[in-house]
Amino acid sequence: MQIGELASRSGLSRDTLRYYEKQGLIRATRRLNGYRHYPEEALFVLAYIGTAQRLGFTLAEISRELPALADEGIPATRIAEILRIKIAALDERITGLMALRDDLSTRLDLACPLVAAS
Amino acid sequence: MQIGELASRSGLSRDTLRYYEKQGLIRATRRLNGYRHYPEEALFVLAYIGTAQRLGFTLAEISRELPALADEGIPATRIAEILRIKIAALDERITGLMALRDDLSTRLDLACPLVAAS
DNA sequence: CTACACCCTCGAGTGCACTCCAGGGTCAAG
DNA sequence: CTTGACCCTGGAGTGCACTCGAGGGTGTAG
Repeated sequence: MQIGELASRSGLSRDTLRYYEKQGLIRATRRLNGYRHYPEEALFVLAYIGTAQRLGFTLAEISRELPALADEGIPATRIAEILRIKIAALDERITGLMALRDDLSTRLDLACPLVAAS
Repeated sequence: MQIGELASRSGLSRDTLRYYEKQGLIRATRRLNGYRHYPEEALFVLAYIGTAQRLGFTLAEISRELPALADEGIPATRIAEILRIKIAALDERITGLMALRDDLSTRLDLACPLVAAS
């Protein structure tokens, strides 16, 4: 797959993909003419990056953890470990949001919602 | 409360508070010497802004909805309505994160986690 | 009166994550 | 051999959310 197809299938711009490559987030092999070539897995990696970003990680943080996913020849156990870490981050995030939700919900029942419930 | 105290109690910098004021997110009355004066409620408004930011809203988006919270003399029912909207946004966010969590969790059980489960 | 911790404005600078542009190469179709 | 849809690089520009600095005023304590 070349960059235009990956762009349209991922919903990102060609510029963004080239930017991600410069930041070390994704990798592409090159054809003889210099064109980038991406494997199907690139789509998963991009989805993963999107998830991590939504969780509040910067691209720099993501790229520190990502090489194991982008490289080939890494054992599945290592990938599983990374996914487990990501799941734990999600759980933490969800817990925090639910706490905020409950806080707001409690305020709803107060006469004056703006006063800190402490 | 003047700006230094609000800064240390909210964990934000004085510069950030002045920036938020310029963006129309918070309001301060002025003393005769020109110093800003904040009511206790400012702390709740700042917590609210932080929540909204974590939900992915930009400051511009937040400021469009916030005046009702920052102004005085607004009926509690209006405030309650805003809180309900915020709670709905939180619910949506939580649902999305849980879906991602489940997706990653499913991948954990696959032989090759990088292949899209589609 | 001096020191020191506050406060003020205005404008410039920073880091992040893109986004755009100029100038140019590649390649299949007609 | 031209047209049009692709692709390349390098560098500048954008918008957001701060962050800092210069230059200066305020107010209490010794």
